[in-house]
Amino acid sequence: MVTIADVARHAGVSPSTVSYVLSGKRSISEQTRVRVEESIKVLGYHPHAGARSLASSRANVIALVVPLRTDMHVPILMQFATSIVTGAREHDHDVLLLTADEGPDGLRRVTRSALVDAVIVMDIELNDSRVPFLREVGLPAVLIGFPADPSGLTCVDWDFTAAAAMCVDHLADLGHREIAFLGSPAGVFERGTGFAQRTTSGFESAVARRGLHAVVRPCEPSHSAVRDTVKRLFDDHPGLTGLVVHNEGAVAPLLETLRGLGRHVPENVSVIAMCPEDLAEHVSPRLTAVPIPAEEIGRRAVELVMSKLDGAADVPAATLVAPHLLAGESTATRHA
Amino acid sequence: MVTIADVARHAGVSPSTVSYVLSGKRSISEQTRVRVEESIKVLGYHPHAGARSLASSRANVIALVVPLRTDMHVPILMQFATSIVTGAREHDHDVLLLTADEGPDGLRRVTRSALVDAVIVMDIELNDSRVPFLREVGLPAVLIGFPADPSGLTCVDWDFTAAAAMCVDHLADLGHREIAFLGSPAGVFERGTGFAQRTTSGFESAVARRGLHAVVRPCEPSHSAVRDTVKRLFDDHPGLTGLVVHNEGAVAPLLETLRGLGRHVPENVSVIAMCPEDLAEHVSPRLTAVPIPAEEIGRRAVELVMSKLDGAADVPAATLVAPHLLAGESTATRHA
DNA sequence: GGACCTTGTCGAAGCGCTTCGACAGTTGCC
DNA sequence: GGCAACTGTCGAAGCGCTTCGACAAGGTCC
Repeated sequence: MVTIADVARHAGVSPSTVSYVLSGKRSISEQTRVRVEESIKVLGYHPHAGARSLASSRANVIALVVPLRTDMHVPILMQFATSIVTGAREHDHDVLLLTADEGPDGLRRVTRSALVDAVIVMDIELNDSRVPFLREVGLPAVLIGFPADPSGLTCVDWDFTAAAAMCVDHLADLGHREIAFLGSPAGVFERGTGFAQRTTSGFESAVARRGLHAVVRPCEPSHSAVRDTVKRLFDDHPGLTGLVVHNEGAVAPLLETLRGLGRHVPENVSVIAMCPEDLAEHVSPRLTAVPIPAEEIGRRAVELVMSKLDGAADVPAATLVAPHLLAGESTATRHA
Repeated sequence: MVTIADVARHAGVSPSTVSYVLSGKRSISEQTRVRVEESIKVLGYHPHAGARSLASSRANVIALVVPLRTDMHVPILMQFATSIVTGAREHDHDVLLLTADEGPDGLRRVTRSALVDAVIVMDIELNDSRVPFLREVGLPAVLIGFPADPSGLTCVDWDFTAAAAMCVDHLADLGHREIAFLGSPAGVFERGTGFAQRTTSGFESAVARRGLHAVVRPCEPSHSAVRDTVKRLFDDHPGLTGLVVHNEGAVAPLLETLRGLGRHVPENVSVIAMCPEDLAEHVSPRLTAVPIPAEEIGRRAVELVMSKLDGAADVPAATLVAPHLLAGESTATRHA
């Protein structure tokens, strides 16, 4: 193993000088710096992470807690994870992967043992068991999602409320008067997931504001469930001309069902989705959508956690990423 | 922070005794052990990971390199990842998440800095840039997948060859004489992914062995691509009665296309899939499948890496996880 | 031209742990 | 009953790094 002493000897300086070259915490003459950097490269030196962590009380690692549930759309999780890893690397940090089934104990373990400096927790429930722990120990943490009481925490999420409203407004602007919302499976609501509830209430208040008629249906992402739900919907509401879908797994079945029912998109019925951009673009017709910016949320989470680590005092407690509309071919003016 | 010295003081022993209680590397009297364990619990002591790593040259962390590509089925990646994290935890190790885009440099970094003790690399290509590095440095590594030359490495993967053959045999046993294979997108083959090639060759040699007529088609996982491919297939081969599909994203479109073409499954055409079990079970009709045991492969990878870390000399160089058939309702005897 | 900064470098302490050798006390054996 | 072997515990060294205080050398100012 190459140590800092080897580098120091090779460059003809003391170990502390090498350390200061690496950290930039003291001024170093141009000449010395270049010589040390040269030695580092020649010897292939990499500082020992454990030693560094011990001496500086900074591990340069953050923990990422991912959910294990399968009722979430997995590709989105993966987008979060990769954008967080990429973002962390840009700040010279690594990412330790934790699964949610370890619960608060997992957080306590990696945190108390100084394995990680900070944590990012995904899939926060309204009444999350990890929240009291996070609040209490005051370790730098960022939650993706909002618990019922976010006081004292740093949270970031998509603005689901605004996204749902944006869908409603888009349909209303096109003249639709009677619309429906196809949402997450009932189970997602029951386990107290804030985003599902915020989406629904965003939908409902926008509907009220625009004076539309609307109905909300949770839905399993299976073909048969979607078919049954949609059929019933049209039976009960023959005047329905607009559909908002917030359920990745239901998108393809929905389009297929509508095709099967002979209802053309967008001629007879307009469909707008809250789903990942690539899903919206890989179905036919290309979906008008308000895409979930997983990548951006992940990066924001990393930035927030990094500024907390840097000791910034002005880290915003709540960050809502604004939605934007992605034009597609699945919505059109309502034909009388 | 609670240190080992605090625990020692509280228990009235020396720090080294506490260390030996923790590691079990020297015999400790029952009495002392209990007292120390009590103190550990009372004080909420967690050994400092960096200090431990520095003193013992073992970080108790393994790196997991996941691919960033989107042409793989993401839920399977996630299954691998979670089973690896879970498995690692059972061996008292944590998992550092690396993305493939850092390439060999990422491995070098985490390895040289002693951040991790071993690595598991997923999505190995036939001519993988990380393989020379892994072979050369001889750090404990397990590859999920096989490069063209696996000599000197430890690899584990599903037995794709046998899995494809199992599909062929199943259809042949049911009397089918003319079958087709719907595989991964062309791009997956082009970038030199061993598993796609092994699957195809397994299919082809089984077909030859059973004296069947068969045709192989790569396929994009989009609805339209599947529809076009399947239509063409039946146009060119009217006698086709069996379909093997190895492409998760093509499964739902395939069933829908067949429905659209008026070809009933399994009455007119039998379909057997190589895909995750839950996908096979969540379509209608329930698919006969040879499910990809991601969970098992992940666990095996962890076990292999752990025995390498333990210095075992007899770690098998190649581990092939055997396929098994999952009965469903999508295959039936060929009707004359 | 002395008092005072500034700049660049060094030596040494110490982070919390593991592990080696030492050793007191006990047990076993002829 | 004396010697050997074992058991359980301790003290100290050292893992590789960061960081603090010290300090020499060179500038600046009146």
